[in-house]
Amino acid sequence: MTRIVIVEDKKPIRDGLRVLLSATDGIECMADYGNCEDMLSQLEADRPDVILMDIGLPGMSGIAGTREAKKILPDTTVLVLSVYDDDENIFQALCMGASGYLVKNTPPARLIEAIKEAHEGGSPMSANIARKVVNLFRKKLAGSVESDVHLTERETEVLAGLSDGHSYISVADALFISVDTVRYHIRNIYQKLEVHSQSAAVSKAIRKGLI
Amino acid sequence: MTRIVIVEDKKPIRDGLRVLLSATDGIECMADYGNCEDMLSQLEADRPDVILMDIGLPGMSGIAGTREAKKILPDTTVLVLSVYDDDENIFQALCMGASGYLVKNTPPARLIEAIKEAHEGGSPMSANIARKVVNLFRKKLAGSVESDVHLTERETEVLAGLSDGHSYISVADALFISVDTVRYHIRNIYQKLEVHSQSAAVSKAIRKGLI
DNA sequence: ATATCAATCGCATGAATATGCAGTTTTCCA
DNA sequence: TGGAAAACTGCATATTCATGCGATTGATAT
Repeated sequence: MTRIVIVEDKKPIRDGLRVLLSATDGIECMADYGNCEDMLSQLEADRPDVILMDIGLPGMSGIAGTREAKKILPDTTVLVLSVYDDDENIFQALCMGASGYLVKNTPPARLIEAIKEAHEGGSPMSANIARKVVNLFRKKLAGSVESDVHLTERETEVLAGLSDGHSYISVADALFISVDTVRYHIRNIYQKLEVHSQSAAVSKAIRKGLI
Repeated sequence: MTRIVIVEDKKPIRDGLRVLLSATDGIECMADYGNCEDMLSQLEADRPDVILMDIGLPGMSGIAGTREAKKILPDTTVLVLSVYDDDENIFQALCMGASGYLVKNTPPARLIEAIKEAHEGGSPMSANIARKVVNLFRKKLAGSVESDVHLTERETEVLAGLSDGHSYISVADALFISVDTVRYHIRNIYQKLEVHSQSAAVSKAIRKGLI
């Protein structure tokens, strides 16, 4: 049995969802809410397995609502059901803890399937949403791979130290080497990354996924 | 009609897939290969819409094969079909251009559905793969949101300049302000980010998604 | 209307960095 | 066993940074 709650401001839609889902075997609809604030206040009483969450809501958005809900019940699964399918909303919702994302014209059968899938550890997404997630993934994390440059272990340690705010001296102390050796590594790092300053090195290295 | 090719080293599996997919309406199986090299050499002749790609292959891996295939035919869609479901393989495959990822015990009906979905612009993923992708997404990109600290526009410009390797003087020139004003902004940036060096500031800012 | 914030500019100085040149040791593979 | 790669050390110095203190201006908010 999957316990769910619904957060959706438009009453006809909310009622429709409630009727549909209440009538479904294996799903128990604990409650439905028109906004996040009400849902959050009852969250610990409802203890849903899955929260069916709209994005465009009066007051707190579904994005923020997702974040807050995960704070209160980290084990609950948020499944976004939204008309918005732009990168920014998808990105934000997933980063805030949503585990699935469906567009609103999802057929009832698929919705039911998705709720069960979400509860069982999947991440149901509408086809075009999934593609967008994959593309976002690639776009944001590109360069993390195939970076033609490779830093040695020591170089990585040194650079990581700098990016943590350490000076040459404190890096040297931490690695039990002399300051001149730190300098030596830095030179090599600069050559490899083709830069001439710490900031540029740190920036490039992070963007390439080297540190 | 969806044109596909199969890349899978184990012949029984490859033959099984070929038989299954050849018999499916709407799918035309152009060829099947035991390794990426052969597939790549025939890619322009086959012109598949979807490449069904194994990961663990003799010679070039499916990951590298995906990258090469996308170089030759950028519009082709790669659908990974692998026994591996670890973060690293998923991550690499998606970054190299795969648009879908299924585990090998996927039932035939789902596989067929996935091929069509992939061809139509979706990104079919097995349930647990999808969840892993979402979690990876969050893990790698977390902090890009909710960063309690906010840099002003000017501060962002200054910090971006530094991360690009510019000195105070060149940043000042670029922004038509004096070096002392650059210093002023840097101070404020350091305070907000609670750091005392460029490297730490750049590092924190990037990880928080501020620049 | 006054307070707050962002942005601008200036000066000063000890501390840290970038980079040139010149070596030795360790490790690991062919 | 010889040779490349990585790691290590040293010294010198012009340049750049980090941060102390002080001041003015415009805009926005209360």
